[in-house]
Amino acid sequence: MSQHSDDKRQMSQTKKQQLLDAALHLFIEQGIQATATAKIAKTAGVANGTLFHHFANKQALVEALHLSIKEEMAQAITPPDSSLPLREQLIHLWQAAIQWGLSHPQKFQFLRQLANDPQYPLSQQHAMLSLALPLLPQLIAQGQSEGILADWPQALILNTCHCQFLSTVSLFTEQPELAIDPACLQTAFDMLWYGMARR
Amino acid sequence: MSQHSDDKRQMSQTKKQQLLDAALHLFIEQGIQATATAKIAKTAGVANGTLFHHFANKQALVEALHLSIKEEMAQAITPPDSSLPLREQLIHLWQAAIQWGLSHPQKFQFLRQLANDPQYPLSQQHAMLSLALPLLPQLIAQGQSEGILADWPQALILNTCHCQFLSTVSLFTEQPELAIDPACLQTAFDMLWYGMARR
Amino acid sequence: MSQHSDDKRQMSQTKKQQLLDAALHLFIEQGIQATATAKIAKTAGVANGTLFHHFANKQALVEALHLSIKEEMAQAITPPDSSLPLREQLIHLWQAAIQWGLSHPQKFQFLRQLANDPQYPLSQQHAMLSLALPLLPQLIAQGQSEGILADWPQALILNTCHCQFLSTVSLFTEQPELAIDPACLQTAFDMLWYGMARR
Amino acid sequence: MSQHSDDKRQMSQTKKQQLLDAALHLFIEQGIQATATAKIAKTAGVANGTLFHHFANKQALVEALHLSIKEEMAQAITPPDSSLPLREQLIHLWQAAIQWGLSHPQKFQFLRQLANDPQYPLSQQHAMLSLALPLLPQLIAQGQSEGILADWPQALILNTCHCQFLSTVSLFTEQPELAIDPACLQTAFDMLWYGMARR
DNA sequence: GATGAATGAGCTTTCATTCAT
DNA sequence: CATGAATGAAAGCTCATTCAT
Repeated sequence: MSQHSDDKRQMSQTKKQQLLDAALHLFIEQGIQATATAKIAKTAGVANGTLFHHFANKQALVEALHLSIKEEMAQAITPPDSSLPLREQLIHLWQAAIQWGLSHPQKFQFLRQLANDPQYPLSQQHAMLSLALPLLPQLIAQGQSEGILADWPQALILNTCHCQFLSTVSLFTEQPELAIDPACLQTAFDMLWYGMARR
Repeated sequence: MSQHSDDKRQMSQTKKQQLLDAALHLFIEQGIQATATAKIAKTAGVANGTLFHHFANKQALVEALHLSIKEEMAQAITPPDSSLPLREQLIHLWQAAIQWGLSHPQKFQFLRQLANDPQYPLSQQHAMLSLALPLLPQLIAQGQSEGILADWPQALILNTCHCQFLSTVSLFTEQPELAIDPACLQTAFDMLWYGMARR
Repeated sequence: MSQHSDDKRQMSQTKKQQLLDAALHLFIEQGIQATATAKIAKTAGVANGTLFHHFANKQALVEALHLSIKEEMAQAITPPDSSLPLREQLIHLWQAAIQWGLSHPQKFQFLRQLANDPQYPLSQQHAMLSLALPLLPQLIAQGQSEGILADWPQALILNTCHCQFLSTVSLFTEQPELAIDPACLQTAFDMLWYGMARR
Repeated sequence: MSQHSDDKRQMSQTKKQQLLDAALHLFIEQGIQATATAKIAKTAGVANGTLFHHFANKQALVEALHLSIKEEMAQAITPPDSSLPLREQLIHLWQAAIQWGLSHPQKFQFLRQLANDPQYPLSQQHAMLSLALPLLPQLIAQGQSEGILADWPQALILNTCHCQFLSTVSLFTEQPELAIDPACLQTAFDMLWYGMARR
């Protein structure tokens, strides 16, 4: 009986998940707007109406996908050992974030796509990084007060971190031969670090 | 008679330009896909069919707009005095590019939007910068051979330049109080420079 | 055990009644066609499929509701004392019918709605009144043969009675200050009576 | 040239009119809600999208139809000669209104259908009569002040007029043999007149 | 060139109904 | 009896594009 119940729940979860999977696939392939809900349902192998049984509308599906990916990313990036030097803590975050991006190229690109959606407020773009790395602003403030990091406006520094992160993952995803080389990954971090370190 | 002819030609050019202007406006406001051609025509104050007299289809309109903006940007960024030191030449380019972006926020954002369009190949994103700044790769190569810049893969460096450019203009457009401060603009360049300068 | 069985039967009757109640509520609020079965079930606090356990389909639910209301109305209108003068008998029916309509505004409006449904034959409209007041045609015929009522076609007179009944209840429901005044109720009857009485 | 221009205008008016005609036909046959826009377009012999070129949405089509019929009815009912006695003036209005209803049974029934639509405020029902017969309230007030009509609330009298009008046209439309007899038409008016005349 | 009515494929969403549990 | 996930036909509506004028 619990078996049955489990099967049922799993079945419905399966269809919902199939829909999310299909949506992710199609969204990054042709864009969110350009992807018809009917195509998502068809790709997921469910009926047209099933999509709207699980999600109130297309927008809700997008948001559910967004949320699930953000949570997955946040869980994948473990907080660094706070006893380490600042630079090491940042390297930990950097590598974890890059690693997640490289391991989940589609999910990463979906986040990137949403971040550039003109219908979202531009300032929300940082949310992507901030949600995944709530520690980052604190570490930067700490670095500045300790005299390790240059005393520039936080917004400027965060902006650069965010942008360097996005572009690095994109580049490495597109040119995997660079990603294989650990030195290259380190270099990308160094460009960021030396850019914001006090001289 | 030639008067008439002139009026006519000017009229048609006017309508074409009105269409481009309206399209730019609407594209950055609601996205390219989400903007109906009928709405562009209406905003431009011309008839529905007129749009398709001047542009074969919607895609052609997008491309014409893209081209015109790229050309305008390229013209606005004058080449630096090649006798200046490398750093000064880069500062010149940087400031000219940023300035153009801040002076034409809508056109800049349209380029940014296209660069993130999933239907375009990802690698084409660099085209934006490269077309506007054909000099940049040369200067970087020169800086590396002179030992001024770190010896990292060109792709990595260009990628960083591109991304720092995009995000800086976006940030300054959104928070104009930062853009007013020249030190801030300089700081943004410094983050880039110290990131890639040989230590 | 019989206890359980009773509970069960009562439960199912409860749910069936909840469905009828919810349907009545929603039907008069938004119309029959515009009311989704899912909404009825939700309002009734039962599962989607439960509705189709108790009623073969939506149409059957509508008809069950129709029938139950017609029966309730017929029971509420007691036959007049046949020894009274004709006018008094008619007043009795008139007041009982109006009273029922005012006391059950939702049920009354549902009947009114169905009576105007184009998918029902128009002539069926009289059915509402005739079913509730099977006595009316007899009384009218009697009045005519006694020379109290004008000698007009029955159809015309019945039609007028029906329509005056519907519109009076609607008016009084909408403007309750009129319904409070017993003279007003009497006036409405008088307009009907003097309209058809022999002069 | 004016020929061409006329053709064009007439053509587009034709399609718009075809849509209105088809809509009227289908609305009274199966109800407004139950009539699909696609069916209207098909019946009118135009493409699906053409309907939405002429009317913003289905509701707008309904309202346009409503308006055009109300105007047509208002124009058909000429005001009576004000020098005639009150009763004659009312007879004039009565006959004109009934006549229009009998000559345009579909249009009449559409008005009747809208008047009973639960989504419209109930009090708006009188609007049908009032718009067509703006003179009626004045004449009734005049009749009351002259002591010809009984001194009952206007709402009650108007309500009765409205209802008698609707039911008479409906009955005569359904049983044309009654409508042929002018005495019958007169009788229907008499029922109304003697109902509200002062005794 | 310019117009705008017309098109019809395609979109998102709704909904009565079914059925395995 | 009761559930609610699943279905797919059909709804209202949008939109890029065409074409006669």
